[in-house]
Amino acid sequence: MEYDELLHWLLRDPVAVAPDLLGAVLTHTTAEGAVSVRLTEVEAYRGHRDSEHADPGSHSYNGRTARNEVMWGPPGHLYVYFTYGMHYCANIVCGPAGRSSGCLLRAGEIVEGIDLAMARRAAARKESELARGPARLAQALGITREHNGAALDGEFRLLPPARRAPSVLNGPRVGVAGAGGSADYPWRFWLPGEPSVSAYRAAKPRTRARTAGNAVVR
DNA sequence: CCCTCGATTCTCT
DNA sequence: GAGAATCGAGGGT
Repeated sequence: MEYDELLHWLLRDPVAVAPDLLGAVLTHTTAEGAVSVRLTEVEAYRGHRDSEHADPGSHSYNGRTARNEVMWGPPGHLYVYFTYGMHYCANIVCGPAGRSSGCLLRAGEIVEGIDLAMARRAAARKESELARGPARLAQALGITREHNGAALDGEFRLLPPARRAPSVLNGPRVGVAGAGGSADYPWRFWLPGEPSVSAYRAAKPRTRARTAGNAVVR
């Protein structure tokens, strides 16, 4: 698929793009080799507060910031963010520029470069754990902050599925606090019967109090 | 399988 | 200053 054809395919609402991404293959090629993942679970994040359909779960809900800058650009690029002090997660920006929408890549099956993916994912004990969860998927593909904004026409390539998945399940997004994590936003999409699909986890509020037990307070 | 909890630093208010 | 679109270890069922 040509890049401009891919862009046209991505130039839609993330809630429409997300289920269509299931079965797509994302490849990252580096000097170490190529790793490809067949996507089995994604989440849609839609626009910002001023758009027609606000999404309180989106990183861009409160407007443009340094972190979410890439989301405001054209589709066909990776939006990579750093979270919990140690993990990276990747989105595919979709929709027209200025809309700030994207699809979080939550899980997939490694279909190429398993040895390299295993080497990057030392903690994984089974192949099904290589890309089960967004930070694991990013690690298996070797995605870090330097790839924020990368276009899908170079070291990264996205091959949409030949045909739309015949069966797609959906439900609330994982780990999203507040209204965005409610059943009103059932924008997590996954393929049934896939061992790589991550276990659902509701957002769990963490407060300073819960972690202050061994914090050095001065 | 399940659950709870600590790690670690960036981001935005 | 507080919380984060998470993971992995450890212990129980």
